[in-house]
Amino acid sequence: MEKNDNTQERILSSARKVFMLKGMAGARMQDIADEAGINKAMLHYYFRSKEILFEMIFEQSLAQFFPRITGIIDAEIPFFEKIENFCGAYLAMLQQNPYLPLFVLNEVNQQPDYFKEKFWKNKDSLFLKFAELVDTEVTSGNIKPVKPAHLFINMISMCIFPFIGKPMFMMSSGMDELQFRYFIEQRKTEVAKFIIGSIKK
Amino acid sequence: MEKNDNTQERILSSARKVFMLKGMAGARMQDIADEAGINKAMLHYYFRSKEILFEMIFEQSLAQFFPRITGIIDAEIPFFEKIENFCGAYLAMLQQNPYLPLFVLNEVNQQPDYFKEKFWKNKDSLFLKFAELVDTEVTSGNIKPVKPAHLFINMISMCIFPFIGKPMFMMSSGMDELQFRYFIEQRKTEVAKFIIGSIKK
DNA sequence: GTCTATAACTCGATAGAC
DNA sequence: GTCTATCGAGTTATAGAC
Repeated sequence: MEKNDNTQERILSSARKVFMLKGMAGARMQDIADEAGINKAMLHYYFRSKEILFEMIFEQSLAQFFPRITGIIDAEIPFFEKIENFCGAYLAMLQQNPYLPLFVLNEVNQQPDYFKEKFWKNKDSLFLKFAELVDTEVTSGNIKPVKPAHLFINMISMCIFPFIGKPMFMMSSGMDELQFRYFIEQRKTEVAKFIIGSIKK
Repeated sequence: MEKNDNTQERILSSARKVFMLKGMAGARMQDIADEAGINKAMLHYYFRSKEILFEMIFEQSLAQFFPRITGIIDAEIPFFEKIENFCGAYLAMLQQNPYLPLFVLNEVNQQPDYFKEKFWKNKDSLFLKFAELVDTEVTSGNIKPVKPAHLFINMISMCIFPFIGKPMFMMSSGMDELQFRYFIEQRKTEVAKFIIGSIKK
């Protein structure tokens, strides 16, 4: 119980790194142990099994992946500003966690039922809140008539996909790391601008 | 050499199915054998190793993933129609191969250098052709001034991402398979409409 | 060409000393 | 708490009969 906290934290941090990069199927307990500077036995001492360790990481990744949007949605600001705020904030988070989307979506695709059963309980839907907001704006005549589902997916896609397709896009465009970073920096305003350009009256 | 072609085809077809769903790390030779209705030994008889079999599938998947766009890009039709055609055609292809994007992007992310070395040689860039086209339209004053890289990623994102995020989106929105199918059907025109709405003068 | 049996190896997990 | 050593299950790959 001496170095308990310290080691446990190091394991979680290492596990996070390895699982993010390799996924559940590709990750090796040995990799995690190496990354943490300990041996495999210790992993099992702190977390009984690979699956338990994985679930810890996955759960905390999910929480990050789903933005706490209530603040932005319910704010007393114009609709367009909400879009700007959301895209800016979400892109900034993804910049800090570039492997998050592929990791999460991969695991969800791998076992949708397990995910639904275990992690989807009582989760209030970001989508439904957004759709409600869009419908209000449409009926108020503030924006062009658009289908909320498409607008939602468009926005999410343009934020998330660049990180999923990053290596391939970098090859296609010839960008290096720095240029890509700048590219994302631009998107923090460009994505919202693009959306608003399409739906404003 | 009797059933050669037949069996070989069945193996490739089964391997494709399994690799698409599970990825290289998650796929098992046993699964592929079962799917093909043969035993593991036969897999190694036709394809010496799992890796060789995987590369066959991966290479043919890549060819599908990168649309042969020359026909659309070089066609003698207005720019907006090119966008409409591309989005419609690409979404239709993805509808037939819904697991293709996650599979390909996952494996590329897993080993970018290996991918670049082995599969990226002499590949003419879809992106560069598109960027050239956009620049022409902008300087001709046909569309608003937009950054080609952002426009390109926006278009690709909105086509591909719905398939990557499908299970999660279905949970969020409460859609069933049929509704999702209809949703994609709509996007074949909606995506282009959304883009054009944003860049037309 | 196709099968069964098994070798060779990887990896998660545990036993047991310290 | 931490380590070394090792077990046992699962997986790729091969040997050899038919």
